[in-house]
Amino acid sequence: MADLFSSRSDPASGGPAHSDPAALPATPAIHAPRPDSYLSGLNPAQREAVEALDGPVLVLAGAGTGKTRVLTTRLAHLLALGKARPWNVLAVTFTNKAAREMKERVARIVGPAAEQVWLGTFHALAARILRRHAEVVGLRSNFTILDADDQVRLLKQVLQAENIDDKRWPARVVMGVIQRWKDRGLGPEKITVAEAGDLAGGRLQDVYRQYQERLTTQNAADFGDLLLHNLTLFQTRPEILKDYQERFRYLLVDEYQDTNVCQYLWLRLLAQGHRNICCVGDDDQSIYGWRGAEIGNILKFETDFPGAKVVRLEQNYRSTSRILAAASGVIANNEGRLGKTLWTEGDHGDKVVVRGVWDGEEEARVVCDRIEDHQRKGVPLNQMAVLVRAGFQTREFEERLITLGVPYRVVGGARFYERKEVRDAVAYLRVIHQPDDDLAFERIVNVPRRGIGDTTMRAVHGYARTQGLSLTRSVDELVQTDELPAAARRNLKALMEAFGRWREAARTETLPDLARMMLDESGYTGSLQKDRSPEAPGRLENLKELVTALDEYETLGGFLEHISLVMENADDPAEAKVSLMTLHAAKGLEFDVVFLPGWEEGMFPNQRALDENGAAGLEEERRLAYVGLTRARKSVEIVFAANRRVHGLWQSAIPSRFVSELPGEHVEVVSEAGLYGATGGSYGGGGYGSAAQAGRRDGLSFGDREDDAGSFGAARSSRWESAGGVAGRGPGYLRRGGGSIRSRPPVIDGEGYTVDRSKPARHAVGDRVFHQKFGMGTVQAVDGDKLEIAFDHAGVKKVVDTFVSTP
DNA sequence: GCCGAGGTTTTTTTT
DNA sequence: AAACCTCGGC
Repeated sequence: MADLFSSRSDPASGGPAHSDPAALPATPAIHAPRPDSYLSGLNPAQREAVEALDGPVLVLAGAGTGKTRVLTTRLAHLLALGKARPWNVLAVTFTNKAAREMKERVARIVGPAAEQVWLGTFHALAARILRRHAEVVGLRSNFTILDADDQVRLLKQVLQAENIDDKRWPARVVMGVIQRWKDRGLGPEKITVAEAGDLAGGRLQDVYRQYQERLTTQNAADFGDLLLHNLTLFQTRPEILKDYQERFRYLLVDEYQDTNVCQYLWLRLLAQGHRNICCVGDDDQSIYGWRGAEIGNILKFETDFPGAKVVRLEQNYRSTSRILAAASGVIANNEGRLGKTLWTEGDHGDKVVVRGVWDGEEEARVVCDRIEDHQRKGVPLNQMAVLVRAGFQTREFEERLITLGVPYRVVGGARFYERKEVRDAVAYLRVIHQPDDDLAFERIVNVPRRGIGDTTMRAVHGYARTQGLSLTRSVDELVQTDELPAAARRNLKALMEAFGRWREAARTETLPDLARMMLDESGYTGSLQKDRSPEAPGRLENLKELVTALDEYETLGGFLEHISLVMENADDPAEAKVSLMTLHAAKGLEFDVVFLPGWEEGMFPNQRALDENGAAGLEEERRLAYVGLTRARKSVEIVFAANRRVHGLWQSAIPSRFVSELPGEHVEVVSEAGLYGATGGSYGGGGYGSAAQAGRRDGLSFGDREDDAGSFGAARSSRWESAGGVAGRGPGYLRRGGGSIRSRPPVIDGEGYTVDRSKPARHAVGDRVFHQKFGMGTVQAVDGDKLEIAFDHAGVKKVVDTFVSTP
């Protein structure tokens, strides 16, 4: 078997200081602080979670209850008591950030010994194990880890070869299917007919198998493979498994609610040795079902690990009691929870603000104004965040913040390593490091242009296929023959020789020197210098940055491992900037002030989540709302817009059902002065329901949300307010009192609408009119003050006459 | 083999 | 509205 104790000679173990502690001759020093020095600040539940070291433990940690503190203290406690050596502890997180934070905090208690703990993300740890035993699953230890883009490109090739209609079965969709199989721990051989069923005529199992074969030929693994190959490794080589089982005397798992089946199986195998596994999580924050996370893992923990001790952390140290009440009110609508009751000794704080606005632009304007208000009152910008459902929503906020000159950061946005020029450079490095990396080779074989076009590559592909070789190897052989035209042959030969030189340099030069040499000799730098396009200088800058970044790594393998597993933005969180990010990206973070825009049906809850996953999808969306609300320490503002442009078309929307789930007594509904008249306090007691009825009574049904942008916009007319329209969606619309009375769910049809026929119509059928938002149009029908207008570029809309003018 | 015009699709969330 | 892709002409 592979030697577990020889990672220092493992060619793949490069990178920043991760030598195997077991190989060290001496025990690293553990400061052994007295337990009361770090236990004293814990509350009883936290302390219980820290001190229950042996046997299975589930810590149900509500948002803001000191979860990270418990995890790190527990780990430190294990080491301080000498229950385990650092390398006998496996601590798993989901994000690199969480891993880093835990490592830092443990180090603060026990010193440098923290470095020796097996601490990292599932994927990083699985990769570390897999590199030591790669040959067991048919890989070599320098295998490449493919990113999402590479995966899809490779799969596309398989689908093309199989002649599968890429319109009906786009590579991205098929990739999703395969990934979900992998998430469940299913290799191609385990896909049953029932499973693959009618997917692409039952051919997906074959596609999956071929995809895996190509990965192996390329000496590559995708994200899912890291875990899946681990399972294969453990199942086929019990003695290797046994070694790890004995090694890991204590397991610590963060965010357990987000584990998928494959990760669960991995954990279970490893935990079978000493049976000391502690999982920390919050079922109410399970938001990754769409990528295979199995909330059932946390729900059935006690069955999986009999005799498990369950500790609940319910005292919240983060948010005001009103914020907690709001979050609890929303999440209480979910079924199948383990159930926790968050409480705080802190203040009530301000009510949660719910604000209705006209459209996305106003939403951005109002939120950014509020950001400036808070800033004037002394809240630092880095204590404010705008949390959105989907990435594209940040755009309008960015534009507005730029206009105002307010510094911001988009967390998880376009990442450095995803830029084209950086990916190109990385592809060169990948080919240098791992010649069989076909995807990387293909990417750069003709970048910059060197006269190796499709025709040539088709020939190379053909050869590679028939000989079962990688592209590089095929080229190596082909240039020795007369198969290719002289020019192509010459060009390929030159490229191969260059790679030979660079591989040599990789052994002898520093990484930055290697990169500089490679970028120069390949002509990449030259082509950018010649490039007169406006982006070119920035690209050269990015490449410089890449060269600088390389300085941090000892080996090429270490660097490549880093960029495939640790892709993240290097941005100083202490800088005074407002954060814009998705709700998913916000998990685990906290801010004084949180804005939650886009709370409209369809947007949030996201329509696709509802369509694809029904009730379960809705519950996950609701958990997302819970996550969003609980990020805030002091202040939350929820915003919904009546109209929004989607794919360039205007669409109207109604407030999210989650708005109606907020407990009324902790919520304040506000609107801009004069816009909805809400400031006048004329909340109709009838609330939403009666407004809808009023609309129907008038015989109007502006129900088609797809193209009816006018409905809520009519709120600007004063008549609307008195009819209890949007303003009526104030507290009356919200749940009252203790929450026993539930308001009606928002209806899609029969938007609340009133028509004023008391005034003479200002427009006639056939009039040409102008509308601020929709431009020019022709009046098709007139009903009191409501017009139906066929706009030249925005389709047919119903709008209120005060919104249009005669040009 | 290169480039532009025109058409199509996009936007859910990510290790 | 913008990014992406495909196809046809050079």
